[in-house]
Amino acid sequence: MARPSSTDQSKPKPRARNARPKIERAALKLFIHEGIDAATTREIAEKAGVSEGALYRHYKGKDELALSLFMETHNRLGAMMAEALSGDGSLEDKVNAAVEAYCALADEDFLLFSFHLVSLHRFLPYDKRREDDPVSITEKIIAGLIQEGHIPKGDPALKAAMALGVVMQAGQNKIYNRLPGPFSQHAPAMARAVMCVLKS
Amino acid sequence: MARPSSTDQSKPKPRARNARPKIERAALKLFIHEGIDAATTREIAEKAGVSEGALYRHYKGKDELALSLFMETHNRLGAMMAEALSGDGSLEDKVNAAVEAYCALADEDFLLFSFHLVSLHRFLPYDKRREDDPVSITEKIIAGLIQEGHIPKGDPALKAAMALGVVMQAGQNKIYNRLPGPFSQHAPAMARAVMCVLKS
DNA sequence: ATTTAGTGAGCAAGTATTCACTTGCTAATG
DNA sequence: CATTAGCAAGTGAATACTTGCTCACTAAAT
Repeated sequence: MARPSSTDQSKPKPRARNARPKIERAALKLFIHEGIDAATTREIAEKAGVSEGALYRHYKGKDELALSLFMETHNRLGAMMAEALSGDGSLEDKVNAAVEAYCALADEDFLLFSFHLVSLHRFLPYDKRREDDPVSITEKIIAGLIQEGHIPKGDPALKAAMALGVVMQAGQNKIYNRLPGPFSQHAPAMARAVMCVLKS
Repeated sequence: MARPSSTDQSKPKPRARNARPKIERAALKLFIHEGIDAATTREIAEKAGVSEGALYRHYKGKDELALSLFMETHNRLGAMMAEALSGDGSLEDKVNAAVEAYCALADEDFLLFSFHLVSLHRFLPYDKRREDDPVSITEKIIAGLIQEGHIPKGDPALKAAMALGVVMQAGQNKIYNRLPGPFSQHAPAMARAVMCVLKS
């Protein structure tokens, strides 16, 4: 095999370094815009400027890479929500805190955030047994609020869906470039809308 | 090649008939639950009780099949929205009509509806140039309402996203079996919530 | 010197699509 | 009424191509 030596005039094939973050960023972009299945390991490696095999030094395979990227956001999100909604503030304070936390997550790493939102329906089944997934948490809180008479009666599952829909669809439209600027700038308006939905 | 002849005693396998609708229903189920890319033509044919080649008598290929199924709902939806929102009724009447139309579509053929909602982000790019896609329509109407002073000021793109989010996320949760019964039964509550969001 | 990380040709397992052939229906013909 | 030609629809083995992943090897770091 032709190998570069000190006397070899041919290009000395530079070897990539720090492949892992490069792979992750490239994979995120392709996963978001082409879909996880359509993005090939070859494309990912090429876009990352890294060989295909490098991917397997850090992940068991493409699926584990995708799941890991999803879970990175999903776990942080769960923790942030639990914190925002705990304590004994008013309902309005909690909603404000939760919406702001979600927006902060988006602005901090928009690729990671976008991938999480876009691939929710693929990975949520992995989360079905847990009691701390965002939808179930929201449902429970709303059921409690109804029982205590803080908000009008109605199907808690429906209210949870509608409240989450306000924020999640706004996120989707941010991904589609329909909302310029940082996502956080819309947090107050979204929190107001969520409150309205809950009280409707 | 062993082929059945007039003297062949082996059972002459019955040939499928009306393959097209069978293919479409099987494809919808697989597309929704496995994803378009993950669903193979072999699976579709098998689940439809039809040979693989039959698919190509009716569609150029898998992608055209998926696009056609999406567009079937998408075009009807565009027409229904245009009708519901035209005329000179009150804002509340229009919102009610639009939400009810969407629910009716869902209840009429839930598989077709689910596929549309689940694969929106894949096919919407095909619709970007058009002026009559649901999001753009909604944005324009909201912009008009703000100018005429019917609803408070605010980013029309954000309001459109939030209003659509209320209904679309409820639809998603219906797909996940979190909302029992016909979707239409939630139309009044959703219309109320949308009104609140617009006026927030 | 040993461990860790990167390389890329090659492979096994699939995939969408094609195509020569078959089947049953419809309608025109003698 | 038979006969038959024309045709749309169904079949499934063969094809050409991709894909995720492996592995023997190499470069750098410790």
